[in-house]
Amino acid sequence: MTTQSPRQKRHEKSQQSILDVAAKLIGEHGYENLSLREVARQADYSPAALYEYFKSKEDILFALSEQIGLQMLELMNEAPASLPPYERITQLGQIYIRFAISHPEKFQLMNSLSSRRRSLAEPISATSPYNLVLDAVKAAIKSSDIKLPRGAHAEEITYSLWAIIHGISMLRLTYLRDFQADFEKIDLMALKTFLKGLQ
Amino acid sequence: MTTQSPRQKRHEKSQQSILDVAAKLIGEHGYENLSLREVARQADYSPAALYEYFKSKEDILFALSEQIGLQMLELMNEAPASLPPYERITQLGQIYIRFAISHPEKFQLMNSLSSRRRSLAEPISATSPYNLVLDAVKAAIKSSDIKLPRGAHAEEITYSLWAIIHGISMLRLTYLRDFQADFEKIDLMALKTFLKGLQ
DNA sequence: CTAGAATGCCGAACACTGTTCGATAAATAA
DNA sequence: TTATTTATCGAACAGTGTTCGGCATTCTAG
Repeated sequence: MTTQSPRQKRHEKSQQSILDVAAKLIGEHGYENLSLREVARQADYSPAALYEYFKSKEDILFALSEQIGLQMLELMNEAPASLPPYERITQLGQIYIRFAISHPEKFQLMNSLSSRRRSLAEPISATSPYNLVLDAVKAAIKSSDIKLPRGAHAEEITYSLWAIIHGISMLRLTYLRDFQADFEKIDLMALKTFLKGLQ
Repeated sequence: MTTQSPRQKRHEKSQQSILDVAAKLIGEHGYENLSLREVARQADYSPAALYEYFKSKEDILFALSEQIGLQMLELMNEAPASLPPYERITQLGQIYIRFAISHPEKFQLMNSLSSRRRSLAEPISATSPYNLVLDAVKAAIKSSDIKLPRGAHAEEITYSLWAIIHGISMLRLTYLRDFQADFEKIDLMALKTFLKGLQ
């Protein structure tokens, strides 16, 4: 645990207050229309002052998307670990999708950035939404809820599951934004169908 | 067939030449960094002149994304209709994914716009990539390659399939951009596993 | 407690951006 | 030929992200 001087504390507080304003504005106008000058205005700074806390606009968006990732993780962690692996997997998926639907701007921001960052730096933190699913898949394999196709490992299954979950979220945010249908049901069916294919 | 005056013809040619430059620039710098002024420069127009052909930057992007959709459709139409429905579905998926991988900028543009347009206007053209899959699914149902879960119709299956295909494309473009793996194989497995769940 | 350094913050400027307006030249229509 | 539509541009507007120089404030060493 790194102890912090009062100065560092203030610094982080200012940082966070800037991020909060940015998050609010993104929720209102989408992340593509975020204006640093507007952030500065509402956070009571001059535009230049922001650069004391973030080295660029991209940097602000990155910081924000990191926090969003954490929110997502918290939500997914609420899925009881006690569930049978099979159920747990579908639950994780549904939580992910629900988050995407109810916070579309956040979700889109998160995804439009993971494109660039990941490549260079960190190898996806060990406690990430993705790894949560991976663990559930491993458990399902161990308990024989899932039978691996030949040549496949837990990683490939997780990748596929992730694609479905992610794909559904995207679809519902874009092409199907104002379609009327019982998506909760359909999405569940999609997940279950895939899992059924693994038996 | 609407006949066109020489004027209209010239007009459309100019339009297309502008789109071509825009497409080229997008391929080089991504669609988020497209500058109208740069387009104008390379297309030998003043910035203002572009507004004779498109009413806004968004409009240019829309026009472009429409053309990209057509390219995609052409590619997918090359999948022989004679294939058994089951095979045909996986082929369509693979073509879609391959297109996404080999033209990431185009693919991303196409998707970031379908978010807004569709909702208000056209009910997804009858000859669209999506409908190609829908037809293949219907054929698969008729030939009993696919058995519908109770309560499900061809639409729901197609929606799920589309989510997988779309999700895989997205994943590979973002999170997994420089991972090394035999994705062609894994993707095929994902599709087949889902289809297997429908038997 | 004081001198020097680091930090916080701002105004002004730079080099862009998309878009509109008014004017001018060219092509078409009457 | 005249009138009208189309093509084109230069200049300007309002906005953007970012950098720089300078002034206060706050911390840190001596």
